[in-house]
Amino acid sequence: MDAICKCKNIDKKELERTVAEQPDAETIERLSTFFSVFGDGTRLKILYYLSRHELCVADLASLVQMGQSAVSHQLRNLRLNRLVKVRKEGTTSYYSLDDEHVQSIFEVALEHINEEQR
Amino acid sequence: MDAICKCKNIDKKELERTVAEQPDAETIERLSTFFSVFGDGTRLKILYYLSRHELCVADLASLVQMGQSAVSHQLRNLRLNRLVKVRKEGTTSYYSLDDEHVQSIFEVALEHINEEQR
DNA sequence: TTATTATATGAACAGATATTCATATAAGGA
DNA sequence: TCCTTATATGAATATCTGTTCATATAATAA
Repeated sequence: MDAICKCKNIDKKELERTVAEQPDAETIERLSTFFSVFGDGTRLKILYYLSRHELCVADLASLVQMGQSAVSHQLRNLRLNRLVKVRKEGTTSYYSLDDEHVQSIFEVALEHINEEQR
Repeated sequence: MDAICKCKNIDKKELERTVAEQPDAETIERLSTFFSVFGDGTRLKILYYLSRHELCVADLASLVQMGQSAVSHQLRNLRLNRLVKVRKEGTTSYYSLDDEHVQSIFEVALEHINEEQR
């Protein structure tokens, strides 16, 4: 890379280190996918409820006030992204959180938006 | 609310408390918007570079390998969401992070995706 | 078996989003 | 003044995403 840094007020050595240490493409891809999962109100609500109780699909649908199909699709999304897990009992599926980081993520984000009104 | 909890294996009192304490619509809205900002590779890269240096638009464009216009649009997005701030000097705009939480957010998310390959 | 209940999923559709292109603005130099 | 450079932004476009609808699956009850 050569076209870097036309604005010369930063240390070239340091910038090179920054480029060398940049997260690789796969990491960026996974990070953006991960955050996208939290970037939807319906999924956030689902995650909130699941952070409190293990719940079946019908109850989640009633809690977030969405159709069963919509919730089912979103649970699939959350499952594929390893944020929730299922336990089947007869015909009903019980979902719960599958990640210890969800809580931390919520907390930092809440901190951020609460400090926003300065 | 009444249609709640057809699956009766959870404590009704506790569920009512969960509903009572649920984040309000505005909080959900702000949270999902906040996370959406992180849900894009280009913006993640920009945030990474800005976490290391204050940089002008042209340099950012060269670093993330995108057109000036695309980067400018994304910086606008980040600015409106209060994650970056600008400092103007003549015709050039220097951008830097405007949020102490960005680093924490990155860290928790990286922890998550790194533990993913079990 | 037939009916019912709980959930999952493909297809269609609408709305959102990222990038590009063209152009505008605005500062500084010739 | 005119030209160049750095950035910003509106419009157009292509892609992605969330919800709905219809239907499939699978367990259980009658």
